[in-house]
Amino acid sequence: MALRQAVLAALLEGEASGYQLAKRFDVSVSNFWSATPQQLYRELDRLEQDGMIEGRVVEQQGRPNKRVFTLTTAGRDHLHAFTAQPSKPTAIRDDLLVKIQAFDSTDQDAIRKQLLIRLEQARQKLTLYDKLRDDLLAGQAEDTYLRTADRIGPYLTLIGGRMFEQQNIAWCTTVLELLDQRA
Amino acid sequence: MALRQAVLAALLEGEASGYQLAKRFDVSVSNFWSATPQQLYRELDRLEQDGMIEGRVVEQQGRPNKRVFTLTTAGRDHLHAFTAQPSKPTAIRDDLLVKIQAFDSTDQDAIRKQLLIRLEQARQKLTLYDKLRDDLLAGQAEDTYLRTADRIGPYLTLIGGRMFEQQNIAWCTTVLELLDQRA
DNA sequence: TCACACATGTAACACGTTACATGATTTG
DNA sequence: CAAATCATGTAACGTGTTACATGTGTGA
Repeated sequence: MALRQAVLAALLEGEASGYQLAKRFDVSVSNFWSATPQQLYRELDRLEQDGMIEGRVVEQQGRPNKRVFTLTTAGRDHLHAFTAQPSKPTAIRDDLLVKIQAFDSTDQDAIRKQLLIRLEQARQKLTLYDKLRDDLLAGQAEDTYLRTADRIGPYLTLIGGRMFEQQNIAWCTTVLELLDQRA
Repeated sequence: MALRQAVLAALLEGEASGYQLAKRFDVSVSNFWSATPQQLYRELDRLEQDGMIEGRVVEQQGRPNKRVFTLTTAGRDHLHAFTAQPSKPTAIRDDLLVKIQAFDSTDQDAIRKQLLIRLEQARQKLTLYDKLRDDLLAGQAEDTYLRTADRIGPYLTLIGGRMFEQQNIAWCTTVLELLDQRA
């Protein structure tokens, strides 16, 4: 049950509607917690019922109204308490790795293609993260940023995402080379 | 729905009981697909009903009998078809990263401790994977192994696991350093 | 005019987690 | 003598996924 806390943590960035949260999850939170829009809408309803967030309706012209949510004190307290608890090990679930485990019983060309796709996706994510990092730093050196920034949490997870994608690129490249050696 | 295929892929290593599969998932499969014993027992029942695996009871003395499962042709066919499908992006779910996203609203010493624990766990996993790799290679050079081995899938995912843990170690170390700079 | 972005939601189902239950044997 | 290992299972609950539904505004 950390979807709850991931939502609270995402709201530390500022108030958001379900739709906006879904985007936020898509671009940055998904490095460490993946969730679909439907999960978010459901969780937002529960969090509101439990008094961890507060929603207010923002009326818009031409667009559907939106419900925008803000953390309450109870929400912040809950998040604080959560972060002091011991962490569970990372749960990874990766389709492609299952296929590669079964590599020798597969259509090996199909696997190679999927590796190339994964490699390209990782490169694109890395480019995105580099851009986000530049935006966060806003021209400052890293150590200046770390000493002066209001919040460094999002920077630290971003660095994690970058390293993860770099590792992904390295792994895809290595496997493609090893497959060439095999053939 | 790739638990199903992860189980089939794990059975490529040879027949296993639910209990043995759980161990197999624990030591190696968990790099790319995590599952609890209860999930495995349930999935094995379904796979048997669907004719993808076949179970036979092995009687033992002093221990409870066990049901050992083997892939059927239908199971192999299903796995083969699955591997040709496009893959979904990796789903990561990591408690600790949620906490680090919220870092600035946390008990920061507690986070530091959790980072140290995670670092130690990653080091231990890396040691384990290095050992497993040595066992697989059995003294051969990598390129010899790749050309002559029956199955290279498990080797490729093992390499993935090793790289993942190396990256984990690097990330934990980096974050701990950045936190020192902040303080 | 077709697709995409905005914005939310329901319903059904599949999957994952946790707690509990049982009971013999081996290892420290 | 206690704890861990072997071995399986039920039940309840919580989370995650998929499909569908609705309707306006904007840009190619």
